[in-house]
Amino acid sequence: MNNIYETLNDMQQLAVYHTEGPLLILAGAGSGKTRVLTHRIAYLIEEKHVQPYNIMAITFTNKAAGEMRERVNKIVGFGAEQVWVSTFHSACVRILRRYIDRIGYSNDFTIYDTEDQKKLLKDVIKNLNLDPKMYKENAVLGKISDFKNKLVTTGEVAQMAQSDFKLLNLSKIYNNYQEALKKNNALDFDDLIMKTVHLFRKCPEVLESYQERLKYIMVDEYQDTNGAQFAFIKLLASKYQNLCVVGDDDQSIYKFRGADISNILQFEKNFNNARVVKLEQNYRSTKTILDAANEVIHNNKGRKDKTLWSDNEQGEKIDLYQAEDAYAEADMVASTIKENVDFGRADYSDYAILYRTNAQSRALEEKLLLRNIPYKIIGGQNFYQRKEIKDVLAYLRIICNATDDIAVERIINVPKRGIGATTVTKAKDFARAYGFNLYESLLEVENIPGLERAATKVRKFTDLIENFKDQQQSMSLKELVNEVLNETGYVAELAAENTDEANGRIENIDELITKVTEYEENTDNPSLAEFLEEVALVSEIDNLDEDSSYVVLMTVHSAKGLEFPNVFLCGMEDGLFPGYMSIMSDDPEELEEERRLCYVAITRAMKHLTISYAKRRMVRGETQYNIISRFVKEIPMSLVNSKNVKDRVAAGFEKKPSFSGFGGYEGSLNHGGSGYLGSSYGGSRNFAANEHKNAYRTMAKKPAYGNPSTKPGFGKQFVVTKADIDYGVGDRVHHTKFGDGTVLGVEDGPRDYQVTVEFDTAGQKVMMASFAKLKKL
DNA sequence: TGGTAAGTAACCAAG
DNA sequence: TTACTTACCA
Repeated sequence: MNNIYETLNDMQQLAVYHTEGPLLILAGAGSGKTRVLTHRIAYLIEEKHVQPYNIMAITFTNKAAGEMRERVNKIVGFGAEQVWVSTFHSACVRILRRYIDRIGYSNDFTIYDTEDQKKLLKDVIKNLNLDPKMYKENAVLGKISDFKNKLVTTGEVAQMAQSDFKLLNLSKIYNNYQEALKKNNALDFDDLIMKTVHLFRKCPEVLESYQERLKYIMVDEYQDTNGAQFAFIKLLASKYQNLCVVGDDDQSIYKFRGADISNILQFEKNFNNARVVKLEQNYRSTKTILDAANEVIHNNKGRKDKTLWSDNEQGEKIDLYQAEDAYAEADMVASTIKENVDFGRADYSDYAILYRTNAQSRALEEKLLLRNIPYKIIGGQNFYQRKEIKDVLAYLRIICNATDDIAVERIINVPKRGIGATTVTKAKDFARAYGFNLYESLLEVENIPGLERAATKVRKFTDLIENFKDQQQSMSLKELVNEVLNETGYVAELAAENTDEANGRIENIDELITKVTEYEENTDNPSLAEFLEEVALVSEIDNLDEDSSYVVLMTVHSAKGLEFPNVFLCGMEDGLFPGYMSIMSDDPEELEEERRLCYVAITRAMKHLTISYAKRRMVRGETQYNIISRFVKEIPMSLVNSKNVKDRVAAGFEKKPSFSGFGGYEGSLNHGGSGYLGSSYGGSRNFAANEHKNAYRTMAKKPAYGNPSTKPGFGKQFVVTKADIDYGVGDRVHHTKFGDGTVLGVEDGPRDYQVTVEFDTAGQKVMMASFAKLKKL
């Protein structure tokens, strides 16, 4: 037997070798579960001679799927690309594209995101003559999502409602919302799962074909699956029962969006003869960090008891930092990172800044910008949710699926063509009266009463769209997008504005064109529909590139599954983390979920953790005074180093209470000193820090609009674009800071080229091509 | 119809 | 603080 499996510990091996029948792997944070999964796949293929085609692995994000695929490829080599690695959503879309017509939908359906859902829902509520104050979109959408995640149908809600007035109305809304989706030939995110389950239930032959194909199924992050996902898995696995799920009940943090922790807690009940393997050895963090995490999570009542342990070194204490306000906190973070990088103790990519809410990123961003620290914010607004991108995509959506009313309404008057709200309302009323789609009724404008005057304008619009549809066949996607941009005058309108904002939007549109081109080049049979689908399913975290030298900022939720040498955990205040709602809630489970979230946050850190909190903080325009988080108090003081940090900072503050740079404590926080430099991640990043500062200078100056530091990418399908270099060994090049030099070497890395240059004055430097922006002379 | 000013509700986490 | 809706006028 090949000995790659002997590098695994006993428990890990047990999990790998148990291939037949249900298996639950309770994998603590950092216990090497991804390694187990990839080795397990390899073992199935190599030792059990299972066809790669018969294996499915479901991950939480596209990024995780891509990484898993990469790692399996590395171990197995030939044939591994046939393993179906995907997220729940992507897997379901793929199935539905093929078979959804069997449950009465059309196979070219559109996927609606939250914004689209809201618009649709708004119309539904209005048409039912219900008070929008009583039925707020967000709340209703949440309810509908709950229903779908539990596979509750519209009919069942109506039945449940009985004489409950509010629930009865809710059931009407739900019902009409579903009908509206269907009419628009659209599915929302939750539908993707629910409809697949419906399909399986209604068409046993379809289910069986997938059961036959997917004989071995693995599910990662099982603690965060919801009822619909459970049903999906259960159906698929019911024939061969070769289901392996991996999860950690302590890391269940998505209850708010329907995750059902009982899926993991009841696994042994749901699947007979299930084998359970616990992975409790942590390979990621220092003992200090792990002890802190264990202490915190032990305060939770409803959990499977287990204690992570580690052979790693004790490591440094956790730094605890109290700041006056969010800006001071941010400045501490920025200056600490800057100092450690400047002194060569770490690379920017060794740092992650985690927080509870996205709103906290603003202050941090500001301070990082101030110090020219390259960063990337994950979360907040996705590239594909930007207005201009959604506008362009709306045109593409209509070309693809003209029944998509939401898309039509979005751009019917963008750019301005004099078709106002009243016109649209009349057209919509007409459409509703005759059972048309909005676009269909627009094609009949001349027959819509009251729209005589607007008819010419509307006709021009439909001609435009019809023209695009005709041209679509004879054009590449890229050409089509350009055609849309030109014919609509979208970019021209922005260009005329000539504001920073408008220019930022144009840049984003250029970026979209790049994406389209990349997609077209990297796909065998590119189609508009498939492109739109991929775009709909990318998540923010998919764009994270660990190999690039920048600091990442994200919520603790986004950080799930990731690890970083150094972690800053900011805003550890009661009211913020744990959040106000969870403190006030009658349900103690809410606080426990927050604690699990805190556990996730702490266990992201490998070498060093810094926790900070602010005495006062601006929330929605008013100042809040919070006390230190109860979770921080659960960490034993012996693991924490707070005194020196606090004192020096306090001293720094007395002099300069404003937000601008306090030099007071600069140089005082030297955590992560020599302690870890020699370790695995320290030595490999030997390029000088200054290059990055320089390379990012241009970036940092740009406005936050169309944030240049948030370069979006696609999920698995796309290789991260390498810098486009036009120079080679021996060429003379110019660098903005170091001047002219000669290229000594160009090394092709997985994500970027590493270029070695001998500068005439500055000496020899090694840099990443995409950052160095070298110009050939 | 479209632009502006004033008013108000909202942020907790995400595919 | 900000993003979005409502009210009013050119």
